[in-house]
Amino acid sequence: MSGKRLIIILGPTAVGKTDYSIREALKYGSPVISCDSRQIYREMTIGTAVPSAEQQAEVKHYFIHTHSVSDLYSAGRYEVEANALVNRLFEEGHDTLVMAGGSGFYIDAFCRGLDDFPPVDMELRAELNRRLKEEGVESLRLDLKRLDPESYATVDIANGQRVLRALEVCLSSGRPFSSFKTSPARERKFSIVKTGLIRPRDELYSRIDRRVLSMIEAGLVEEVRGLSAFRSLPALQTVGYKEIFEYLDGGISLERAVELIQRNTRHYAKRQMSYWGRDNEIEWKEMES
RNA sequence: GGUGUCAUAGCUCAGUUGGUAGAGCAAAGGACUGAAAAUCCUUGUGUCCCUGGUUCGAUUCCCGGUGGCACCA
Repeated sequence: MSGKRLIIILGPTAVGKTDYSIREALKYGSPVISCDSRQIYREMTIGTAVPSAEQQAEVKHYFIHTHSVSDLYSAGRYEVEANALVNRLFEEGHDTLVMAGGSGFYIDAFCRGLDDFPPVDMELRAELNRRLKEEGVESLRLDLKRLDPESYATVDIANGQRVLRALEVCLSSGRPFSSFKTSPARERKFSIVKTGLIRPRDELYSRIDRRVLSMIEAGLVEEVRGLSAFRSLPALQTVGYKEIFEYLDGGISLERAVELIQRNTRHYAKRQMSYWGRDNEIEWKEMES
């Protein structure tokens, strides 16, 4: 499959990836392979700014609304599913494919692959989460120090989620988490080009503010209300959903919820830009205003 | 118009018995191997409203001014 090429369009939320990727896809006769950890859930539409029906009619989109929030999706699953799809599309004759999305970790999982960690029992994770909540990180940290000193020295020890992850792998496999982190980057049988879209900060922020208002107009509150049964699932730990749940609980006003969504989306955009900051494979492209 | 009160970081405010100041939020920077829109870490130089006075030294005390607020007319 030499000569095959995959273009990845990435960038912070609200920068304009959807429109740009559709134009690119039309140019190459490619579908758009979405790489978005939230648009993948079919129950989430308004709050995740999923491409419109018109846009999806214009170009076929993959990994939009393909899974349920009650599935436990992950970067590892995305790596497997997206690579299977991409390889199939190349075999069917495509020379250039377009991928687009804002989930940096998913993009990396797709491009380089994750190591083969053993599956983790969900009951074990639940138990560790309970300990994390009741006893604090320190408790898990001590276990990790004992079972896997190397991870203890390298993972962010202040980050409960990371400590828990390392520990759950140790406990369920009987081997140190660090001992799995050895594989070299996976071979991909196609070349990858990364295009990063960027805008001046103030312009990006005002686009975010406006988009949040239009989500409210489009019925975000009703969408979130309909998902209350799933509220505690990882998929619903999402900007735009957390805040509306709080409003529906009566904890904050709708106006305040909107402000918080705008602020938290700005924070998210900043984290995205920070994530890609050191990736020198990305060719950055300033968007026209 | 009179009296009182307040004026300090982008915002809300604390504080300096006179030695040029610090919290929360906002903001900025960063980390990231199956929860990643998650999770975690770091970062505080501002004519202390303006003019003048007292003082070795005023953001702090005093006179005046300006603006906000409250009460009285």
